[in-house]
Amino acid sequence: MSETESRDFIRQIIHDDLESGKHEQIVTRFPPEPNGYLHIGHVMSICLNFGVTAETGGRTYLRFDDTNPGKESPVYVEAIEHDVRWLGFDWEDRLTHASDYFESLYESAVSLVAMGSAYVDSLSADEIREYRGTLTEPGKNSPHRSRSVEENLDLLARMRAGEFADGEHVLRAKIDMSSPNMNLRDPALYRIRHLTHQHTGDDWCIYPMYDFAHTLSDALEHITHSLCTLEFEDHRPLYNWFLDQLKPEHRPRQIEFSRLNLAYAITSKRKLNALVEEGIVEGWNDPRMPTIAGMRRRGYPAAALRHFVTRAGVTKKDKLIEMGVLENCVRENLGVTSQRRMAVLRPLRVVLTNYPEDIVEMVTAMNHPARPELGTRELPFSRELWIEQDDFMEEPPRKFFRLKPGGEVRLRFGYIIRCDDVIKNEAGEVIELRCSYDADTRSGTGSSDRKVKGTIHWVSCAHGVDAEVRLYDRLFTVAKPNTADDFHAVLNADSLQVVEAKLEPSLASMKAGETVQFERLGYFCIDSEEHSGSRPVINRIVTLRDSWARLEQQAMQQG
RNA sequence: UGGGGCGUAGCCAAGUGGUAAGGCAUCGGGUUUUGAUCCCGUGUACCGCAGGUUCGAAUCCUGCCGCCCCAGCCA
Repeated sequence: MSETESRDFIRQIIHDDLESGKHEQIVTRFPPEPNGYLHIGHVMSICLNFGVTAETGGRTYLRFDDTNPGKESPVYVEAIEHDVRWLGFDWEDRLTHASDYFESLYESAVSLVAMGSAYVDSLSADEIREYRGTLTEPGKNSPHRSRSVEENLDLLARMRAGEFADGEHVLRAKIDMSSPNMNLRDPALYRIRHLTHQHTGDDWCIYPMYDFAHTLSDALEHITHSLCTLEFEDHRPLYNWFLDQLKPEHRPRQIEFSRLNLAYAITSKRKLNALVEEGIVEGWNDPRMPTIAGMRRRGYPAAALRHFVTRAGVTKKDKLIEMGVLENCVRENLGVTSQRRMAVLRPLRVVLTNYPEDIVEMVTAMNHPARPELGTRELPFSRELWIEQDDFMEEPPRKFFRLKPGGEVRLRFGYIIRCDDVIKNEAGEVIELRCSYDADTRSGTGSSDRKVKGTIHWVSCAHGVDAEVRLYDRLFTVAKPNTADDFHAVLNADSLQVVEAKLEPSLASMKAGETVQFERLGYFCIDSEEHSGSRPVINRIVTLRDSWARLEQQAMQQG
């Protein structure tokens, strides 16, 4: 089966549930906590949850899991909504919050207490930890575990009423302190937090814990398949315990899949935050960040991200996906959608000694070699041109078919030129090339069908537009930066290079967010934050595949 | 030394007892005024290891090994 036809194990389950009539319609949810920005790992979950319902005519909720007011903020709520929408998904009227259900959740807690399945504990956090035991030793019961239902009901009501300070009491499920599954050792259900909540304000001073709130929210929304990552597999017995105890009419099934890890990147919210706080990157939307906001600003198309997670697949196996897979998805998408332009990143002046000084010719350039319907544009060609420094070598290795002393090369859409002289500065650096052009070789004229091996790009000096171009590279030097003792030690010092580039004049009118291919260099997009008409700022999204660079690298490695 | 999960080519991943799909990468070759794109070709994967069942096992059984997760009043 090809990647588009394959049915992963979750889609298989869903397919079976539909076919057997267990469910008529699939309902899922994407439940982020609004305590940070979404990253590439979330893209996977978003595409899965919204994808399976889009494919089967189901519904998906965007639900904010906002049960911890100390860490959450409306700025994240807004950013998350923007990111999900940008990725191409629509929750229609199904935008909810776990906090929308606080009253109902509280009633469930009261029920649990009433049936003797939960109790108010007055041990301190430290004591609770001690009583919990360890991975190999069972825990022991809290002395408060045997409180009467009446006392528990009274205490819980007073917790809600605000009679106690933070940490004084906690509501716990009464399950099994000796369970080998730590999640079942009387997990906390509610804690006291005298804090203003980003969505419910000061309505509450007790807040439900994740397991309790999440399970019941799923049930209340009639979620059929609650899809989450592998680390929650141990929580499933607790998830089911809540459902058993409270016997909801709608019983969601939790299914776990493995996270998507990207090589050379980090997806820990804490570490991502550190990168921002320490000024290592410029913000959550720094184009080097693996956040959705960062990738969007970098110029990665949403469709490429969706394609990427499809390629990665849905399984339970730990995966570390190569950066190249993501980059290829981006190239594939941009390759067909982006118009071609010319720009020189590291300019080297070329003077065509036999070209008239006062003439400017207009040459015609295709906007896309495979899509003639995208038309052409006219480029000014004159006596002095910028070419890429890399496109000239004084002492080239074999198979270098760009410019070299005495050698010929074609200027894209222009003429064939020959390098006659190399001008250097006092330091011995090449600062200018004196070349001659062959007037019979103008592109498209057909007056000469001479062939030369190389074609290079160029920009007319008199017409070029100055721009700041930002060249990005991976943020880390190792494939698994998350396993480093200190991620600072594996930061890539060269993750950002800024160059002063020369652009063909047509680029001057581009608007923020627009994407083009600079021929022979890569895909670039106009920065959405810092670009201005008078000062173009451009991001390199990804380079073109470069088999010459690969050869050079191999040659280097072989000495 | 407790519990839960996972182990198919460099990276992903199909496969659910009948003799190993596909994608990406790699390496060849062709086309090409982007060393891009496109096109063609290219991999002996001892299916983690060792036993066993079977005419036949990646698929079933047993034992072992390796990796990941769990001891928040975080999610």
